[in-house]
Amino acid sequence: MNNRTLSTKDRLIRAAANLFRVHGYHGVGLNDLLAEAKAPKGSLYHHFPKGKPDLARAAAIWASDRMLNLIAESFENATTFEEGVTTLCHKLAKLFDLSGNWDGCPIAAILFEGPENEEFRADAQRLYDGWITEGAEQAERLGETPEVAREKSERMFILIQGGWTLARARRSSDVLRELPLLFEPVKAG
Amino acid sequence: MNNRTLSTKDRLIRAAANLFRVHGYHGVGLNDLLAEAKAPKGSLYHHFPKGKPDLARAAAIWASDRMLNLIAESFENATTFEEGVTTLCHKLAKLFDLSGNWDGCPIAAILFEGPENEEFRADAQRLYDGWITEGAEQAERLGETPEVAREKSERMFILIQGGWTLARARRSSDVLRELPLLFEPVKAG
DNA sequence: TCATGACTGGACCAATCGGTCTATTCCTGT
DNA sequence: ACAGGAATAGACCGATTGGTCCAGTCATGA
Repeated sequence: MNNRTLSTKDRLIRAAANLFRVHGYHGVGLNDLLAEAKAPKGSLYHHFPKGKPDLARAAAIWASDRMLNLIAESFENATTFEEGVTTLCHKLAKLFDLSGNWDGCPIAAILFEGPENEEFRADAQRLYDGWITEGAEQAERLGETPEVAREKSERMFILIQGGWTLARARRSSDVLRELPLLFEPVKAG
Repeated sequence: MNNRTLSTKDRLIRAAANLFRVHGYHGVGLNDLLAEAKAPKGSLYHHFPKGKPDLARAAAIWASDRMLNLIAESFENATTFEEGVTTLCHKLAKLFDLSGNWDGCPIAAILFEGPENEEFRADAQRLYDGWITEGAEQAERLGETPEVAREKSERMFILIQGGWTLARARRSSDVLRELPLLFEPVKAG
């Protein structure tokens, strides 16, 4: 999984992102982490002097960047915002299936269950805002007004977060795939 | 906070539900737990022979039951499903504000970041399904067909889950209060 | 009044936690 | 060739973890 040509630092970040996402911040010990990254303890504290919290923040940023790329990719060939959302949800569903049906939002797993740290929460807010801003920019590019663009992007964010939760509980990516339907109002009887 | 007339078992469950909700399953040690519940270790293993996992499952069920009550209360005097959703979201926002602006979904905090245990995930699925079923029953009572009722209830669930996540990151209950707007389609221009 | 089981209280345990420290190896510029 | 910093390797540490165990206390029914 982890390319062996990757630098130790990158291997640590990837291992952290993957393990934290599944078990949560406190659910992963340094031993698991170092074993997964095939790195000794000295390297961890060389690259991340403040230790586990430092690494966790780096992992959260890395995971967030991947999500930003996924959003951009999904909207690349879209002609409407709704089309982009549909593509994004299908991509998320595919990733969900690939990884053993357990993944929720990586940011939430890393930053919310982390230490009492206010910095962690602020990071989560900043990273989430990045997702919403990226979505809003895509919406504007596709012709929406700034207000509607932001509204639609925030709606997309909330649906994906909620969908991740339900998908995880059910161990089924179906919820994610059907998320785009929720952009439409409920049809009567 | 914990009424001292409560039985030791109930104090343990409440303490567990409260602490796990904020810090996640692995983020709470037995020491914190027992201090909060004002109970000795012997009592814990008397009431919950299998220890921490046992207690966590009991706490999740307790928290889930509170949510079921909250849903029922919210729909009690509603004349439409949308009205009930609005009341529920406002109640959740109020609770969110009361408790220090950090609470997400208690079930997710307890069961998702818990041990690798398949039972935990199955519990989460069962409890979440209870919420959705309760919402669907309320919708049917208010005149919706079974299919639409379930659809609307599942939409409500997803929105609340997503809203909790964003509210937590922003430390603001506003998201929760504005959730009912997302039942409507995005207004153009 | 005493016997019995439910419950409490806390000492104690091995294992693991996150983190420190120093010795060594590797890489790069000169 | 060699100097020197970057990076690796892992022994080691005190604190804390979840869990065990048993002596003591309590309530209740006979």
